[in-house]
Amino acid sequence: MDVEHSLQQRMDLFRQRCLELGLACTHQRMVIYKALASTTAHPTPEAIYEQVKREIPAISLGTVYKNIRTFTDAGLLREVSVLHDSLRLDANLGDHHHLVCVRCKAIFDVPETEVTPVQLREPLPDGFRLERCSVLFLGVCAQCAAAQ
Amino acid sequence: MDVEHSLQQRMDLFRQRCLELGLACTHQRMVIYKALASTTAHPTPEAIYEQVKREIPAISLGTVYKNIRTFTDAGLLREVSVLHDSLRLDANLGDHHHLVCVRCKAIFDVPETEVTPVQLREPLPDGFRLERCSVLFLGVCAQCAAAQ
DNA sequence: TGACAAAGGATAATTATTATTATTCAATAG
DNA sequence: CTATTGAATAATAATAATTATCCTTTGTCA
Repeated sequence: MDVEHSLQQRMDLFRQRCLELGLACTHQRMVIYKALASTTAHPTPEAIYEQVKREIPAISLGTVYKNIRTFTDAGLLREVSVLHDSLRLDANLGDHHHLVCVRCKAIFDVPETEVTPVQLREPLPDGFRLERCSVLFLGVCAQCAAAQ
Repeated sequence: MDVEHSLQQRMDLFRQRCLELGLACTHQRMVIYKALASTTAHPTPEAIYEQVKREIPAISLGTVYKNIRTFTDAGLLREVSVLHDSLRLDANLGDHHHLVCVRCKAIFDVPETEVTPVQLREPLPDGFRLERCSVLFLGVCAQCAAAQ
């Protein structure tokens, strides 16, 4: 079970992880991370930029992108939009799920019958109309693993 | 249980659905759909364009994009990369899942405890190193539903 | 404190996608 | 079977998202 951490605690943890990783604890990085840690809305780089600008008006969008990349590479941050690079299409309208290589972005089908049924135990937020459920199994494919 | 259809059958079905929907059965559309229906690799628009060009060298990339949009709007095709518009980030590294509005792309957290455990009944393809599993519950949020 | 590597800011370049417009084609009314 | 018309296509311009480059500034550690 996860323990709830205050924002202050999570900032301290972040600073510590940066030290461990040899990443400089710059003011910009702290503010960028704070913007991310303060919300559950899963913001875009642009939205983070807007938020950070309130505190550091001179920040550049490139710095935000660069640090997002640095943080995700270091495992300090995660990408919700795993397949966001480009539109990926599916002519198979039947229920099924997907296996995705996070390196090369290859997508393989996983028949629905191979996955235990996914069910929500709690009701959804008021008025949300659920249409379907898509499971992504994320990892590294054999080829990419072989190539280090 | 889904019945397996031959490519020919799926092309016939597609032509019929186009007629029903009032969509012109152009040569370009047939070839674009064939490219999609012939693979399970979930290609990008660019990849489809390259494939279609073999048969119709004069095809334009815009036509491919436009028809992909037409097909997905009509429900003839599905987008695997639901959140591909822009990078979306998550500072919460604990296990959890997401509820996504397919209209406005709002993302809400779903604690792991609210979802039945997801398990694969069959082994993964040789050498695939599974890292994690992400469930996307897709639908329309209250606000977007209210706005038609 | 000072040297040096790392990071930031400005901006150019690239990639992915959408919009615009003139031309061509598919559907169907006669 | 042909003429008409609205939809679809091709070419191209425009925009949005992201990455790379280059030079300046700032942390870090001796």
